[in-house]
Amino acid sequence: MNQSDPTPQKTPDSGEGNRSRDRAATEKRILDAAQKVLTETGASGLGVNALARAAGVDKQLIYRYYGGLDGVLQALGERIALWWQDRLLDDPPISPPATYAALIERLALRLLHVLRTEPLAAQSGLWELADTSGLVGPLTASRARALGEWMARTRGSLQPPEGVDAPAVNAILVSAISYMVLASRTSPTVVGLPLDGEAGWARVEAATRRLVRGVYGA
Amino acid sequence: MNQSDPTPQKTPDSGEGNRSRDRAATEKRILDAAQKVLTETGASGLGVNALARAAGVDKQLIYRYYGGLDGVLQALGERIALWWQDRLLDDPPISPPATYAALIERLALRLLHVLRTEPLAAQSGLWELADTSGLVGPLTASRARALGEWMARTRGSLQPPEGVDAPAVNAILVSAISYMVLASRTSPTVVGLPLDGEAGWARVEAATRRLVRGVYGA
DNA sequence: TTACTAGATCACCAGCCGGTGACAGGTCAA
DNA sequence: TTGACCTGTCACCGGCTGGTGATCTAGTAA
Repeated sequence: MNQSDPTPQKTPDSGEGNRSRDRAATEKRILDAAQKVLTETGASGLGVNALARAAGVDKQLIYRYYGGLDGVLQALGERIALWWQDRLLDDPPISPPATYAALIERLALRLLHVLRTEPLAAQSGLWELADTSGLVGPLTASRARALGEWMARTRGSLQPPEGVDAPAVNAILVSAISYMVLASRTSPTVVGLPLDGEAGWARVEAATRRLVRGVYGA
Repeated sequence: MNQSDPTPQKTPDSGEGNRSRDRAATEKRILDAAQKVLTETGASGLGVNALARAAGVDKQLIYRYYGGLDGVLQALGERIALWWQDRLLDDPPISPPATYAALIERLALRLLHVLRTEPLAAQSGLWELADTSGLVGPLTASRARALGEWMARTRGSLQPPEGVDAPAVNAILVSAISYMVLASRTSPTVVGLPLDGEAGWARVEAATRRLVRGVYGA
């Protein structure tokens, strides 16, 4: 142990009184930085050192406050779960749709809008797909739950037509929308459809409407 | 500085005549290992060292034969592209469908089957989504092209009904199938639909058929 | 003033990473 | 035999990673 340390010049408090000495604020900085790194750099590239650097915080604090990277991810998962509830439930609760078809149409278009405008939403979706290590299981569940609650509160007493497997059909629609938004982030065309401009998305919306009305009736 | 190396005992060729001294075979081992690592460990965790270890090959050979990791990925991309063409084009070329709806139905179900049974296909799809760094652009393009060629060869002179945006509708269907297969690999239920058994997939197939017939006519 | 606590920082470690240069041994043509 | 060439192997480098123990310091209560 010969650390010796030849340069004890301690820069004796040279200005920079940044250390805020506020645990709650520090925890928030860490969480915010994790979110930012995830949405900007992707799942890889999120390590303890990188996170500490991005947050402008000593990495020791990550261990102290969250017990490590896993704890940070878990806390971030809870935050995202809450966020999803807000986004879907705080929808304008007006004008219940007249038909089941209209209900699903609205759900689909709303989901498309949220995914397209909120990078975090799309990113967390991708995160779920890539998973490995099941850290994000609760996150998936919470989004499904939020969608379900939105349905329950908006549908009133509407019922799907007889003989149609509504859960399966709806799952297909939601899946398609999720995939297209994700894919459009890395590729200008998705399955041959140009999705780098508003025109492409308008076509998606129209086609979605058509599909919905095709199965659930006009 | 002080490498000294106290144990120069060179194990003078102690059996182990494994070095195959066959460049083509070594290149194949590297490519196979890259594919395996990608499908099993995911995009992260694929580094030069890990790859060399998995392939049982000195990493120097990766640099020599492929110029680095990028070269390996590029070569792998070409391999996967060829693979896609085989899988889709070598479909039983029999019995042209009678209607456009039947054509799309077949395309969708075939895609679902290929994705479900070939882990590499699903994995490469996910890889495209996660991208970052555009290494896999050509890969995406090649799949889209393979799908297009399959369509062209199978459709004959079938045309979609007037007034339906067929490219958009088809893109939605393909996207949905891709997403569900991907998501089912990490979660037992997708958007509330249980996809951990054959029953769930049967529902997806039935719902797909219904959607197709709903837009393109019975 | 003093003693104490909790927040923040520092110093350091073992280990892995991507990447390079040098070398050993086989193969084949001249 | 000689020498060029090719395949495979090894040692090494700087830099970064995850993780830990010790220390510093602002604020507070006695």
